[in-house]
Amino acid sequence: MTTPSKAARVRFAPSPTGFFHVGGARTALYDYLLAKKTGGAFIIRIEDTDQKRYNPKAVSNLLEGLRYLGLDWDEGPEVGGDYGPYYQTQRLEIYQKYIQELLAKDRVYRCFCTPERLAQVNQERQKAKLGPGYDRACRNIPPDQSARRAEAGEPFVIRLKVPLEGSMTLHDIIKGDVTIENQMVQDAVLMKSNGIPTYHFAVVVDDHLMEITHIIRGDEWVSSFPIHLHLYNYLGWEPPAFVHMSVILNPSGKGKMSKRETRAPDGRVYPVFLHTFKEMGYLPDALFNYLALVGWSYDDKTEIMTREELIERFSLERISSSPAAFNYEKLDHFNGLYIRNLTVEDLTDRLMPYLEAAGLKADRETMLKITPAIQERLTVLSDAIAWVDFLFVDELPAYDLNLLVPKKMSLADMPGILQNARAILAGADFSHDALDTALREGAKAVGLKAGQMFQPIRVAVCGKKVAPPLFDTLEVLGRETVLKRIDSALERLEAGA
RNA sequence: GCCGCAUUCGUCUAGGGGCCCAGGACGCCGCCCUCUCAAGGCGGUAACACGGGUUCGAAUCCCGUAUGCGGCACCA
Repeated sequence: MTTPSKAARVRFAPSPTGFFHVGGARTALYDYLLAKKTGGAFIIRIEDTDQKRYNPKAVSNLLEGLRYLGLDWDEGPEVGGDYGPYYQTQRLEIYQKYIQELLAKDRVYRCFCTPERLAQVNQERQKAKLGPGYDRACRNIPPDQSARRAEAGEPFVIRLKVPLEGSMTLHDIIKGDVTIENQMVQDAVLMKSNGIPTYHFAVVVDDHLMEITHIIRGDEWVSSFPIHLHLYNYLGWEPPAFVHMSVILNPSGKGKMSKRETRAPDGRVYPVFLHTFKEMGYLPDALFNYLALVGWSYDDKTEIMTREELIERFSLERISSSPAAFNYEKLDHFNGLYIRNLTVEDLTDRLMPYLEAAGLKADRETMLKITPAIQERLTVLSDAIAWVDFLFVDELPAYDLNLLVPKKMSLADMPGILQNARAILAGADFSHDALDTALREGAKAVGLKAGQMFQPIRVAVCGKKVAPPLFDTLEVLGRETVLKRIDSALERLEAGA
C-alpha cells in the first residue's frame, strides 16, 4: 500500500459531543493533507447518532476550529456537496434500507434482550473473568418468530451475525496486517431500539455511499475493524483503505493526552481545545506545522514547512505507528518563529483583537511603533498584553517601589538618580538614538553604569521590571508622559509609600 | 480476564543488516551579545526497554519478558 496519486476522498467524522480537541484536529489535518496532496476532497460528516451525548454547541465549535486552523472542507456542513446529507441523523432512511437488506440476507438479527438482562450477562461474565460481552441469546430465534415479535411491538436492537469461526485480517497502511479471530468479536449492535444506527453501521454505509477512499481514524478503532469488514463483505462493497493512527500522549509521554484543560502548578494553562489555542494566540500556520509533526515526519532534518510544502511532502507511510507526546515547548518555539517571520503590519493587525479583548484602549498607530520592539519577545499573541499595557493607561497602577532599585543599590539612592534622569530627559530629543546617547552619557557623568540608571527609569515609566527596550518605550510614550511618571515615582518615594 | 497495538536522548523524531561507538529538533546546561526580558550566535549533556536467538555482522530480522496504550456499550 502506498499513498495514492489519484484523487482521494477523505472524511473527518466527529461526533458532536464536546469541544474540538487537538487530537481530532490532528486527524482532520492528516485527512486534509491527504485530500489536498492528491487533489481529492476533504469532507466533514457529523456523526450525531448519539442523542444522549449530543451537544448543540459542538458543531459550531468544531467548524470554527477547522476554519481557524485553515482546514477548509470541500463537502459537509454549510458548504453542502453531492453526497449529502452530511449529518447522520438526516440519513436514517438510508440506514433503514440497508439494515433491511442485511436482515433479508440473514446476516443480522433482532435481539430482544433487555438492558437489564445485558447488564446481568456482563456481570456474570465478569465474575467468570471473561470480560464484558453478549451471549448471543437471540441469535437463533427463527426469522418468522422474530418478525412476529417485532410486529407485536416488542423493542429490539439489530445485531451483526459475526462468524463463529475463522478470522479477519486488516491491511492497515500504518500498522501493516492485523489479524483478529472472529471468536473475539462481539455481535455488535448495528441498529438501536430507537431506529438510529450505531457508529459501526453508519460509518460503513456512509463511507461507501460517500465514496470515501481512505479512513484515517484513531487507534481505538482497530479492534472493531472486523465488524466493519464483515459489513463490507455482506453488503458486497469494496472496503476503503484503513489508516489507524496512534493516540497523542500527555507532554510527559505517560498517559494519553487529557480530554480537558488543566492548570499546571505554575498557573499555566495547557490548551487542548482549538478555541483555546486561538484565544491564547497560536498562529494557525504554526499550529498547523507543529501538529503535522506529531506522529509524522518528512525526513531527518526538515521541520519548519509551509502549508504548501506540507501538502506536497505528506505521505501516509511516514506516519509513525507509535504514540507521540504533545510537546508544548516545541509548539511555543514554532509559534515564536512564525511570529518573528510576520511583517510588523501583519503582526500588529493580529495583535489588536487580543489587546481589545484585554480591555486595553490600544490604537494601531502606537502599536505599529512598539510592535518591532516586542515581536521577538512574543511566544503567543496574547503575551503582547503584558508587554504594552502600560502604554495605554493614564496612570500606572501602584507598583512596588523596591522594583526601582538596581542591584547593589538601595531605595535611598533612587530619588537622586531619578531626579538626574528627569533633568536629562527634560532636555533630550525624544528619539531612540538621541535618548540612547543622552542617557548613557548622563549615567557616565555621575559614575553610574548604564543599567543602574536604566532600571529606575524603566520601572518608573512602565511599572514593571520586564518591559520592551527602554529607548523604544520612552520614544513611544513621549516626553510628557515620561516626565509625569517619573514625577509620580519621586512623589511616592518622598512620601515613603 | 481475553484480544490487539506500541517500545531510539526528558520529549518529537531520522534510521528499514554493515554508511550509526546512532543524525536533526525542542528542552536543559555553559559561553558570547546585552538597558530588563527576549531574540540571535557558538559549544555541550543525553537514547537503540530487557533477555534469548538468526547472521561474518543487528537499533534494524525472529521469539519471549517487561512496561505503556487501546478494545471487549442500544458511546463514538
